Amino acid sequence: MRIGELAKLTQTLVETIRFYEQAKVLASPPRTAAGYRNYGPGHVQRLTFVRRCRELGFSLDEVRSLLTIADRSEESCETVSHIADAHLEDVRKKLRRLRRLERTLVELQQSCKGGQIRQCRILDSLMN
Amino acid sequence: MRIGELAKLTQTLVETIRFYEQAKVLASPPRTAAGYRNYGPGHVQRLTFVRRCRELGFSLDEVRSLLTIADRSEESCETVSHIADAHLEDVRKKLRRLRRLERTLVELQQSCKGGQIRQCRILDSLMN
DNA sequence: GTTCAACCCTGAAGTCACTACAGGGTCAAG
DNA sequence: CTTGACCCTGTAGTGACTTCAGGGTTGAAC
Repeated sequence: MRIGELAKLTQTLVETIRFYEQAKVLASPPRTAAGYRNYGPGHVQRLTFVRRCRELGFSLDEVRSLLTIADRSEESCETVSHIADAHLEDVRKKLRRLRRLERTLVELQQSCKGGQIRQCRILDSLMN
Repeated sequence: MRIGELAKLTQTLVETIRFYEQAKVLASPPRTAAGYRNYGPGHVQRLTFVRRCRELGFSLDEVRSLLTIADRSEESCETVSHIADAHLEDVRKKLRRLRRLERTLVELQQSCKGGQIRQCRILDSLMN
């Protein structure tokens, strides 16, 4: 398949796919006579993996090392698990703060119904 | 206080503080005779706010408008309510995304109990 | 059988939010 | 009066893309 179809299948911009090839997280595919990239199902899998990793907050460097770990499959997955653990902690911290901000914004909205905001709580919720 | 102390208090790099000033999310402080930036407690508060917002994934543009909400808390809600509403929607979108991410990371963790890659489902679950 | 949009190519530049110099000035302690 | 920690400006580098300029290819319609 051509790059446009791969892009559609993986919800990725064509430009991003070319960027990933340059960044060496996606192998260079063979080319057609006209020089068009010609992808197979293996590329879909690999790109999906990269996209999922990115969504989870892994850097391209981490993705590269995850890919090599995956290739040398006799190694322990403790490394992988550890990285995920660090991300989980970070995600939970963000969740706590966001929930607080949501509550504050709702309060702000409700106090708006009176016509004037007596006391802004946004600063408080984020500063203390 | 000087920039180094502000940096320590807010866990921010000195360079980032100067960058924020240039990016207009942090007001230019007065200077000493020698040209050193001279910060007060208000700056600590505001910088903390900016840092928290950034941690939550708000862009500097969004931070700027959040600050406007905070600053105009005495004004009529008509002008402010709309912005607050947009931010609430944004916060909820981020919350949904983060909750999904948390769930996925927990699943990944549980599928790996310190075994070997062959038995580890982390990489599998990212691939398919 | 040409024309046309939709697709593809490369290489370079732009973006965002920092981060890291280079090359210098200031200040308090010893 | 020197030393080292701190501060200044301005510029360049980073990561992960995104956009743009300037072209070539494909295939279907006229």
